[in-house]
Amino acid sequence: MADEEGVDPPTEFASDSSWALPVPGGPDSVSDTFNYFFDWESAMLSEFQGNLPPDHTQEIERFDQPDRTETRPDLAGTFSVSESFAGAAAAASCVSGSVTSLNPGGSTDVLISNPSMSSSSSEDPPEKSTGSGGKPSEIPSKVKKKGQKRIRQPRFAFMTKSEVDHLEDGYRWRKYGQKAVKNSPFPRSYYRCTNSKCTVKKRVERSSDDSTIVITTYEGQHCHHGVGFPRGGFINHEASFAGQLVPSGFQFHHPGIQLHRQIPPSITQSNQEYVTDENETMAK
DNA sequence: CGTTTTTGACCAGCGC
DNA sequence: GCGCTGGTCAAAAACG
Repeated sequence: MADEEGVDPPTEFASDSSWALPVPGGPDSVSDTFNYFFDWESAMLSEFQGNLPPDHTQEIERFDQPDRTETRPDLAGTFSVSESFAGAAAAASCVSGSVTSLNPGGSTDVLISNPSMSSSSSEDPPEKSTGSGGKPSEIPSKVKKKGQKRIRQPRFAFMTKSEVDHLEDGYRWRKYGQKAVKNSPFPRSYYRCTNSKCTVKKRVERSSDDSTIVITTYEGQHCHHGVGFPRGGFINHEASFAGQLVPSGFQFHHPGIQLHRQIPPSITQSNQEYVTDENETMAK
């Protein structure tokens, strides 16, 4: 990938043709008004559009391509300031099953973008093959056979304005790698859920444009519930929201955050297959 | 002593 | 085909 990653979009995303993140400082860059962005794939956008009430005011942008960013006020959703993160969280959860919390007490902006949730649609459990292969996607060993394509799980990325890199999200993560990112002075950290049966991963990096912005990317679905938070907890709306979107025991706890809007069910469809016994987990 | 982080190396994918 | 970059592994170090 080399050059194609422009200066603006996080390299990581540029590498994935299907998605990219909003650029801080862009059209409606992070401000004290808590903007957030959804980046769906076309199909998703359509559905989304069809499901959103008209009274939404926030902007939603898609960043399929760095130079193709377009504002879609028509797709905007109504998350108020305090909800923004929850929205991001819940949205994130719907795809990947987890979300990152913000720096406590500090002001935080959240920008979310949805990567490949639909294209890989169905990435069911990790063992799906790419088609020709046949090997589990999550082969932990580096002995991946040649020609075996890495299977991407649904991913969800969002940006938070925070001074803290690793934000609390109710799950325990183990860092398994760190890499310098091209065009960015900040390294990217790779985390994996400590639950041995859970294949969820997350990447954390800072925006090269705005060091105060942390870009968090989740990949995969938790197959368990989080460790819980010492304080705070679900707010009904969040719970229902997350519960609806997150088939896999996602939990989001963030004091003071409320969620008023739900992401259209259509968005969760691609994940329905995940809905199994984990529902009961959510019920807890 | 068990768990997590650090870090260099390796491998795969992609663009040129 | 080559080179670059991202992603992951795994041994060693650090930490609690």
